[in-house]
This record gives sequence, structure tokens and C-alpha cells, in this order.
Amino acid sequence: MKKSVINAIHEILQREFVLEKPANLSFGHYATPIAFSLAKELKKSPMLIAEELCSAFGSQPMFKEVTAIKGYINFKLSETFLDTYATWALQNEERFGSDRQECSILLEYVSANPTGPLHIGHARGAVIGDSLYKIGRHLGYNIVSEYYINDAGNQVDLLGLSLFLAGREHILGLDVTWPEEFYRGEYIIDLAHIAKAELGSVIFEKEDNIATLSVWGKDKMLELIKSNLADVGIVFENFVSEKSLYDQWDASFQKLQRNNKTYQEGGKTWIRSTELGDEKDRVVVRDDGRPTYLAGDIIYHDNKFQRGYDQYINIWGADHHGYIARVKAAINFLGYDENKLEVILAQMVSLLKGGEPYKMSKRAGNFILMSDVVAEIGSDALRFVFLSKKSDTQLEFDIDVFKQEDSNNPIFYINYAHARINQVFAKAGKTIEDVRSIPLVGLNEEAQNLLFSALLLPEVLEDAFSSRQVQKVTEYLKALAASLHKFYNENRVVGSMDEDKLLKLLAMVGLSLRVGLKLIGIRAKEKM
RNA sequence: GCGCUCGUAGCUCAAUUGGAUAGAGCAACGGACUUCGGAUCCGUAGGUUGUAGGUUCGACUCCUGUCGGGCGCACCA
Repeated sequence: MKKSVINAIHEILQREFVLEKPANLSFGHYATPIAFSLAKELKKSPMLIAEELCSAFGSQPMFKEVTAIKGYINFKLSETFLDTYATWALQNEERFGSDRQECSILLEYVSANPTGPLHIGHARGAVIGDSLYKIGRHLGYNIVSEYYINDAGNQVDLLGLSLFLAGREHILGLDVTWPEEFYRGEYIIDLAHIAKAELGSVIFEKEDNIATLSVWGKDKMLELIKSNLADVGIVFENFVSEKSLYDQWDASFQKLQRNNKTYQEGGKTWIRSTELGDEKDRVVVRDDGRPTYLAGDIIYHDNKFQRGYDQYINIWGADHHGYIARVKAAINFLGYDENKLEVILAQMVSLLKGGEPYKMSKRAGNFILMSDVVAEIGSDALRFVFLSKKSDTQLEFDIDVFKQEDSNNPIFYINYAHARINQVFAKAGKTIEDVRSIPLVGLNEEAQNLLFSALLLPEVLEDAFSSRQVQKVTEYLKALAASLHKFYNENRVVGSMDEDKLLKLLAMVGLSLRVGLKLIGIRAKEKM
């Protein structure tokens, strides 16, 4: 809708302009402040310019009126235009708002180490990533979701060792001395018991078996992570194993060398990341020949960029922000455009329950497990909270709020709006097909405004996606639900003179609610 | 100490990315049912956008200083 409006206006004005929504809908559906930016150039007052530009719009089928108010040019869309659009939307059903885009995007998120279950911090990045993915898909981007598995390096060895020691202590009943660093939490002990069942308790007898336990444990943990994700409706297309990439190290390393971006010092190999704003140069190969974590990420990003996407998005925990500079430097050194990589940081989350800090789970080893929170408030609520806030602010939420079934709980509120619409149709004994082609003309102002709000879904999605701010979708859904409830309270549908028209209007609202919810991973309720 | 980031109503968060009178929900108070399910709606109150400057037609948004919170500052991942 916005696109066609922009095109129509562009045809008249013949120049670039910003199209926005007026603060007050009574001014119009859209507005542009273009007269302000022209004021200097033309040496005239914005009000005058606005009025002159207005008169350039003769009578257009798209606009009911074009007015100049305080320097803004306001556009009011015609009923027929809105009706045509709504009819089209209702024919498209769940595909309303979908489009085609040329751009291909690789979206990487979660990528939690396969050494333990997902905790609540992972959940935020997970649902934001998944919703961006779903919205992007809907909008027609060629977007692919990917999970990078850190299955090489110390932490996997540490997992094996932790399992080994846990098995010796809890299964073989031996005394063990725990090292300073190991994975704690009851999930390790649970996992040791599973290891006993699958591999036999002999596995805990010889230290030689630690390597076997590492690999076995890592696979088990990955399964657990996948099932944690599936519980909130997240399924990845790609999994890329860090370990499997090391074959390509030589190739990546040679690229860096050729560009003279590495050097040897103290028996180690360094990368010149300071050249591109990093705080210091970084070691990529240690003096014993083992590559560092950064080496893995260099290969991984080399691998990503070889696949030739137009854009790359990584969602990382905010504690990794210091890492951005060196990865971007590496991408540049490999000969790619590092600006194609965009990193979204997901900030910390703290949970409350009844106003008190949420108790950490012993099972998790001082982390709050994502699965515990899902068990308590459900996937929909979990998703909704995290999607309602900008990712870059720290957030605090009380899970008790999401157990309430009233207007405190926004999902409930939105679902109720959707269910209400179904209820009205049921009461009227009609279906969407019955009213789809009824022309929406002669509606009162409230009805027209509601219709317009419902038709905004595609541009909200586009805006949310391109700014990577999914909270715009939840905000929109809350506002649309509120408009629906208000309308419902003030206007009787069933039995009214305009019954069919109003039913079509409600169908349109229901469609936008349903599609919007679907794209943030929540299924709209037909009945409460 | 350095770097990144955040600071908006009592609380949790928005604000069309520089636009018109900074908005929602909760909490508080007052209203609306012989109802298409009141699981809803309407109203009142609540703000010097941490703070001091600057940039311009116009600043919550950009710049500088400052105060406060968070996170980093590994050859761990």
C-alpha cells in the first residue's frame, strides 16, 4: 500500500521525499514534510510551498484529498482504493503482505556451545532471530538460518572431562578431585547416567575414554539444544560444525598472508586487526600450533562469504560486542566487504517472579534454563516478551505477569481480539467468503480508521525487518487489537444495516492479527 | 583506566530512524453490562526525555562534556 502511494506521489512531485504517518490520523493517512526541506532552496515559507504542491495533485482516484497543514502535506486515501486493497488482501489470505525481494541473506543466531542446555540469555537471541527469519521469508527475502556449532576447542574437551569425573564420582562411587574449571549443574550428572546406559559404565574407567565422552556428550547436548529450540518453534536450516571447517584453514590463512595481514612473533601467528580499529592484534595460531577461537571464526566467515550472500546477519549476546571489530577486520583481510556483515547484539535478561529475582536452577549450574521458563509460561509468552523490546536494551520481566489471563497479558489481549472476530462471524452465521467482495464504502470514520490500521501490516513488517526491530510488530499487534476492542464496544455488527461491510472489515483485522502473530511464531487462537 | 552500550510517567516499555501536542500497559482514582463473551471499553491523574551545552526551520533521536547502570578489555569459547 505504502509503495503504491509513494509511486503515485513521486509521479507528481518528481523528486525524493520522506513519507510518514501523521501524528494524528484526522490529518490524513500519510504525510510528507518535504516542504520544510525545500524551504531553504526555494527561499519561501514551508506553508506556501506545501500549498503550492498540494494544488499539483488534481483529482486522483487514489486520494480522497490532499491538504497542506502547517507545512506538512497530508494525503487521505480514497475508500475505493482501500477497499480494493482489502479485497486483494482477503483473497491472498495468509500470504497477505508477502512479496518478492532480490536480496539474499544468511542469518546466524543462537550458536550456543554444545556443552549444556540453552539458558534464558540464549532465548532472547533465539526468538529475535527466528522472528526475523520468519518475517524475512514472508517478505520474500532469500533468507537462510544457520547455527554455528563450536564443537572444537577446550570447551568440548572440558565437557568430556566433566562427564568422565561425574561418572566416576556418581556412578562408580570413586573419590575424584575436580579441577578448577569444569561444567557443573545436574545436567552433567544426568548425562553421565545416560552415558552409562548407552556406553556402559566401563566408559568411566579409563582416562583414554575422555575423548569418546567429549564427542558423545557434544552430540547429546546438541540434540537437547535442538529440542529446546523446537519447543519454542525454532528449526534451523543449516548447522555448521566448527571442527569440520579446519580443513579449510590453509586456504583462509593463505588469503590473509597474501594480503600481508598476518605476521609471526614469539612463535605465534598474529593478525593485524589493529589496522581496522581493533584494540590490539590478535593471536590466531598459538605457539604450540593450535588455532585459537578466532581462527575458527575466520574460516567460518570465509566459508560464509564464499557462499555469496548479499548480506550477513549475526545475532550475538551483548557480552561479545568486543569481538565485532576483529571479525570484521578479518573479513576485510580475506578480501570481502565487511560491511555486508551486520551484528545484532542481544542484551542481558533478568527475570523476576512475583517481584523477586527468579531463583536460579541448580540443575542448570547457576543459569536459568530456557526450558524451565517455557514450562512455566509457555512458548508464546516467552516469545512475546522478548520480541516486545528492542534487543539492545537490558530487560527485566516478571514471569507471573504472563500467567495472568487479562489485559496485563498482551498475548491474551491480542488473542482475544482474534477470537472475538470469529465469534462475531459465528453469531452472524457467515464466512469470510460471503463478504469478501462486498464494497467497503460509506463506512463511518472509526471503521475507516480500523480498516486502514489493518492494512498497514505489510509496511510494518517491512519496517520491522529492515530496521531489525521486531518489537515494531508486537507494538502493531497490540495497537490493532486495542482498536478492534474499542470498535467492538462502540459498534454493533450483527444485525446492523452494514453487517456485511463490517464483517469484511473485521475479517481484514483478523487476517492481519493472524498473519502478524504467525510471523512472530505464535498461532492465533480461534477460541479462548 | 580504555572501549562498546543503555538512561523516557512510580514500574515495564514505545515513539514512523531528524518531524506536527513524547505514547501504551501496569499500579492509583472515577465511570460503562436486560452484552455480537465486561477476558472488554471510556475517563482522571502522572514528563524540563539523567544533566549542561552545541548543530537547525525542527532534537528523545545527531555532536561534545558530565553523572549513573550494564557489558567487555584472553593465546576461554
